[in-house]
Amino acid sequence: MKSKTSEKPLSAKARVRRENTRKIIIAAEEVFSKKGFEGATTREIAATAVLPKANVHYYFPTKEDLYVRVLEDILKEWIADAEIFDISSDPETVFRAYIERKIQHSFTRPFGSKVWAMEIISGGQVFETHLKQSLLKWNAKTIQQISDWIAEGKLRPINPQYLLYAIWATTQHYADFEYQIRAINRGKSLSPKQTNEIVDNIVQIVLHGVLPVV
Amino acid sequence: MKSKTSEKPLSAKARVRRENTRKIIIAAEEVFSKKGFEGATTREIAATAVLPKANVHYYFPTKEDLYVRVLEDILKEWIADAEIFDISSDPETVFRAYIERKIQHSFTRPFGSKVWAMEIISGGQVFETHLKQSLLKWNAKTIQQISDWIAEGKLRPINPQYLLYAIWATTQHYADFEYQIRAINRGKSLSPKQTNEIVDNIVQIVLHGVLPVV
DNA sequence: GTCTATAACCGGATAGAC
DNA sequence: GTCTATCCGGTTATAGAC
Repeated sequence: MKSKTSEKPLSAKARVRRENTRKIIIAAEEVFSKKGFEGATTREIAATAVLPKANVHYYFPTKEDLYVRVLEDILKEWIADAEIFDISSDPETVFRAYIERKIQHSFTRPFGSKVWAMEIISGGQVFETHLKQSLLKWNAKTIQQISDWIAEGKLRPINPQYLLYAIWATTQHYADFEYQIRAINRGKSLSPKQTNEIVDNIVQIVLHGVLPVV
Repeated sequence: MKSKTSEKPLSAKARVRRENTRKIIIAAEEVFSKKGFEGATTREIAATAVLPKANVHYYFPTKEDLYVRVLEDILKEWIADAEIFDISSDPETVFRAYIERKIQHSFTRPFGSKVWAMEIISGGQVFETHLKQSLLKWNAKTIQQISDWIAEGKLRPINPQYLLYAIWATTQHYADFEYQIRAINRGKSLSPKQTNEIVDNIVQIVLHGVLPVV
């Protein structure tokens, strides 16, 4: 029985293609995150991928093709981060797991979040044409889920959309503002211990707020 | 007695200089927010300011000089947003006022926040050399203030730094991710009514969280 | 599929007339 | 102080040998 993501029975050529494509996407994610779409050069992407520039253009005819591909990958990962919404129906469990995974992502793969942020900040034209529909669909489903919890009295009557923005903002902040955070943290990257504290802190604030129980 | 920000007794030449400088900075803020530092062109900045390109170079010799100036202005405004910390010592009052002002800023002057975000995302080299010290100084003072509140039992024992990040993240999200938010809001900008709801929502979450009182 | 060489273009910065 | 014309370096994309 073949696995759905069959990777094995490929010819040598197909394997090379697969590997190079992968290398280029990883490199592009890094370079786009540092320079934005306009500032990134195919020369630097190629150098980061350790490949001649012409080869990058061989796999991805234009810089924009590559950029779109990078963004699609990021959205796919973010939607996967939310699978707990389909597994549990206890808001405390779901929010904790979702926040945990998004924070993990912010630390293990910060470039992706940064590319996404830059794309949206700079007008989101690729978002508009290639990514909006997927996000809107996922968003509607999730908002519905949170609304149900409110109707069941499991949550205070907050606006689900703004809650979701708050979770995105607080978690992605640690990827996007990494350099500022590092500067404030005396120039050192956050330790694994701090990372765990951050998850607890965000969960604490989202679930209970900062005021003491009266 | 002369006012500290004396603007009146200027020669015609000096006034022109002042006005042009202002026009260029405003235009630059917009263009940098859409393209990032590398992607922005002096040509486009000049066009937005309705000035010949050479004039932009006359007032700001290099693109980086202009960029630094734009960023300095933004940080100045953000620090001003926090003046309530010096006025009140009631955390509920302070956080509400601070969140309110930062959100207002996100809607009335979204370009600035975007330029700052892009600068940090893309490595923060100008932040490092020109802005870090001011931010660190302000940050240390504010963290101390929040720590005092915790010691006095006015707040739960959360980490003040992560609380501050949460407030920055949730408020600036509405400036930085404006285009994504608009897409989710059926393509329409948020109304004044929604803006007020957002302030309430963030204050609610930060102060009390989302779980119902048991 | 790979890679060197190059075409075609564009951007920051400046010279120099007004 | 203003603005046109231009230089020079760098960018995307491709042609064409291997």
